[in-house]
Amino acid sequence: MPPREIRNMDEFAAVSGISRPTVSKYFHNPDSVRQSTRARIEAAIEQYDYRPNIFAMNQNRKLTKNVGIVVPLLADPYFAEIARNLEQRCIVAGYSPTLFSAHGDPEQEVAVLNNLRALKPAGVLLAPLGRASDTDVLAKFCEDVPTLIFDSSVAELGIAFVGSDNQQFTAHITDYLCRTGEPPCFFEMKNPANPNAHRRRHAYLAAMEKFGHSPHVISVAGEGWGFEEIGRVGGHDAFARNLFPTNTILCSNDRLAIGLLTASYERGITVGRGDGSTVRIAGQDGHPHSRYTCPPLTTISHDYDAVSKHAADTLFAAIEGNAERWQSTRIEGRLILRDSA
Amino acid sequence: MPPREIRNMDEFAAVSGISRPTVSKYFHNPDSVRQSTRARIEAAIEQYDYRPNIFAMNQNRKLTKNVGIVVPLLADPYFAEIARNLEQRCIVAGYSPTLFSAHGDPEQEVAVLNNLRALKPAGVLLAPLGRASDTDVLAKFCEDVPTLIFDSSVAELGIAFVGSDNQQFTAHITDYLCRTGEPPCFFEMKNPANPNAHRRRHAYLAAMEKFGHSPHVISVAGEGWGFEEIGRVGGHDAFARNLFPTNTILCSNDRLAIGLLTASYERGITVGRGDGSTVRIAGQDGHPHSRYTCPPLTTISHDYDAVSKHAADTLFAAIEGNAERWQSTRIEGRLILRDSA
DNA sequence: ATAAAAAATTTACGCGCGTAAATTAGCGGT
DNA sequence: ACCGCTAATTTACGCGCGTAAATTTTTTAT
Repeated sequence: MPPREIRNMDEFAAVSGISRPTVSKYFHNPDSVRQSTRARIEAAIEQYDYRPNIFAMNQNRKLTKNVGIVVPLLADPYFAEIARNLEQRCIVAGYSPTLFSAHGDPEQEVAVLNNLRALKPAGVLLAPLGRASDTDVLAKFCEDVPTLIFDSSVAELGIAFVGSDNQQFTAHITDYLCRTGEPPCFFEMKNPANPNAHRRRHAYLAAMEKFGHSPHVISVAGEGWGFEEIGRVGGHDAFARNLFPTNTILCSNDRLAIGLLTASYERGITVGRGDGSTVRIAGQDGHPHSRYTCPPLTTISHDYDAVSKHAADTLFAAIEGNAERWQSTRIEGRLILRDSA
Repeated sequence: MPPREIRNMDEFAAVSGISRPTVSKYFHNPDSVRQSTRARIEAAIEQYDYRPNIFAMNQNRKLTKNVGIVVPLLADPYFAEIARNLEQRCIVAGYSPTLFSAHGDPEQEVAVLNNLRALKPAGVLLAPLGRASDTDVLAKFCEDVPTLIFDSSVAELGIAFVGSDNQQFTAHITDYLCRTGEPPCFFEMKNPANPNAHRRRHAYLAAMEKFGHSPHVISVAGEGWGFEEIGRVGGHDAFARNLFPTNTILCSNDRLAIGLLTASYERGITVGRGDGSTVRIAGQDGHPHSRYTCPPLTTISHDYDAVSKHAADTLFAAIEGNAERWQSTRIEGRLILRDSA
């Protein structure tokens, strides 16, 4: 039961017994007013349920509290999960996150960035499409808006990059596969959307060389972000043409592995590390779905929490003025052993 | 190379040779000005790359062009896909969509609705959490903001409901399963998050009765939105306790079916419609992932396009004043035959 | 207690645009 | 050429808040 409707900050200041500029200061940063004043304001907020008009607030403020979160494909649960994680961290830190997806389309990525500009964001957490991104547009955006790049690196753009250590990912799981059976071949897309794919291929080649095995890469055709279908179709083709030289297949990512599992099933090829199985298949990413494939997928998982925490903290530090030199941080993954390999 | 920086609508009106009120009118609705005027304005936009300040625009407008899209769980590709679909339709219709997820948490749903209020949206497309939603908060929100409820209905709230015809879904796939093998039992959550689950159970019971078979429902424990895990754990339990009376299992939804497939695999139970298989498993939803399970999942799919088109069109009509009486529209699904049943 | 420092208040202006009312210009039809 | 209508212009005010400068009050330190 609010005693009466508060229409604006003037009225709110009146009923709370504090001057409007001080109230304004409070909403900008609650710690910037005296403790007793803060208590009185917060009591009045509680009582009158007043919230300042965000449009009027942001109109004149040089720096808003808005933070944009941009991912290349929200329909991919991996990005949905990391976006959720980042969103929570923004809220906790007092920012207003807004979520955007490029839906796998470079033109939509450009459109998203343009719309984002209009929000005058204090900062942006951006996972670019990668190879398909318009680098010039990205670079110009990063000049204008404090932008932290995550997941997939594009040049040395923005205030920093935070992602996973793909070298370590692939080296680690390759090592595991070599120690527990035949050395793996490497299953990937010919023209991967994401630059991480190249790092993983190189890491595979290096790891195999280091262990004294001869590497073997199977690159399948396919464009876009329908990785499962690309893996399935490419897998059928590779099986049909007998392209896999060993019984162990390391996939460039989990979604490709999921498609390959489907192809294997459809061809009656049993997958697993047990004696009755024909091939071992492993993925990379720790995709939320990987637990539920048949067989459950052995993979190496991103440290979702660590990546998003570091990304968010770095952006907030930059926004608050503690800017450091551009830096790339890559966080190690954790091997998840399941039945597929 | 813009000849000079345009700072506001006054300056833009000056360089385009049109008065500011007319320019303002144009941005509100390009069709509301004369064709020749529109051409001059658009030429100037092209040349000077001017875009009005959205904060100033929305501050005084009684009705903004903002549309909120709220889903219960963005990490579920089903919701991600329908959200993407709705987003595109908003953009095409000239609205500015903003995406929100409750992340499966009723408190976050309330928080999202509160934040949404501050955006003064022209309308909202809301898929509620369902059973866990705070109905009072939803009702109050629907009173204040033109809200179209989709996916899962809660009372007769908002301007209309648009969703899938769960009766038809279940009747149709039950019919198919009865015609092609043993009549199915029904696998569901004991306390489903979503009211659609109840409709599906009832439709199953009705369909079985109609076909002259005795129905059998297996309700597994589990709270929250981790359906795959609930299906997997519940499946293990049901298999262990021999709770499935027939070799055909119709799951209340695809994610539950995915978990049940995993449980079947882990117990060495072969799934499929072929002779060598032990059980048939079918889902409901046409989940984006259902194509890639092993075996690929037979399911009945939402008509994503039709649902989102009808939802968006109904909301836009209501926003533009063509309000009709509250109405519930349920769209039929399409059976997708794959190998699991 | 007193001075210095910190916080709050008063006053006042501006942001970029929405919008209303009265006026003027442009258009087609006869 | 005239009338009637629609569209554009001029003028003017307001929205809700940010923010700066000058002043007063409160707190802290001595």
